[in-house]
Amino acid sequence: MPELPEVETVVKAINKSIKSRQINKFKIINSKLRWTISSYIPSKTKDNYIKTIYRRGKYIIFKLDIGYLIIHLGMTGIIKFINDKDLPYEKHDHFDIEFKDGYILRYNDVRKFGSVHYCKNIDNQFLVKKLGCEPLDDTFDKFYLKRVCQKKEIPIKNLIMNQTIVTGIGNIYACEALFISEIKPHKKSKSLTLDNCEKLVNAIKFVLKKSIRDGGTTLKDFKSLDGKPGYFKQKLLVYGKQLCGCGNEIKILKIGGRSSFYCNKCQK
DNA sequence: AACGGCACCTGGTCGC
DNA sequence: TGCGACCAGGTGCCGT
Repeated sequence: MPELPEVETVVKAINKSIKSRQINKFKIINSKLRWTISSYIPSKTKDNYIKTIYRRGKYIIFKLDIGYLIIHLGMTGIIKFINDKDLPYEKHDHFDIEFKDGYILRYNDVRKFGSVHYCKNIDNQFLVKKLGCEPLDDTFDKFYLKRVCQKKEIPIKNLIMNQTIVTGIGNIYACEALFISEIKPHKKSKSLTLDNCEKLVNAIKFVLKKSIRDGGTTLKDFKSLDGKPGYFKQKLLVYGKQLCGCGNEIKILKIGGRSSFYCNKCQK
């Protein structure tokens, strides 16, 4: 589900909502997620203060007094903000982070593709350490993209969705950015010119920033903490569309098993 | 080393 | 109304 803008929206909302920053307890409700929730998380996190909450790629990271708590929302992960301790659990609730003042962050995940991990050192964390550069950082520029495209036979869409190269871009924003930069999703990475790379980098930054401003994209499951959907969906140009702005029919192509929407006329 | 495809899950929708 | 097929925003891992 959530790509960078949705995760960014959730992180902002958590930062705004949480008043008490001391964890009372971490409660496991259903440990079965992408990785089984470690039974030692409750004892490791108990009474810890949360120093900061930030995003890295599609991961939400809580920096604690000692160590880090790392959450991934998978496809259908939702964080609910609850102020009633006795609110009954719902189907697919997986864990609670309960604070000293009684407020609770409750994680719910229908498809169980999400995860939560605890680690001492974030630089060694097996998932986070593999991540490539942040697309909104200055290090992600046309020269970087050109360099990583070199000699790559894979479609450019696969490349920008590869989290070890650049992190946070998923299927929706890959389609949108390729449309804006007028590049076909299945174009071979190595055939991109420096000019193509510049357009694509700019398009990625543009579409991500724009979506963050609108609170992310809601297709089906995504909601921010307050239950509000994101409004970016209304601004999608190709994803899920049937007709391009130019009047041409939008084509759908399976690339790497994912539906790729593009305009045969506008994208070269 | 690089790449394609599968697996992990649940639920919604569509056609018969 | 029921049932099977197919679809969904992610990604680690396996075989080639």
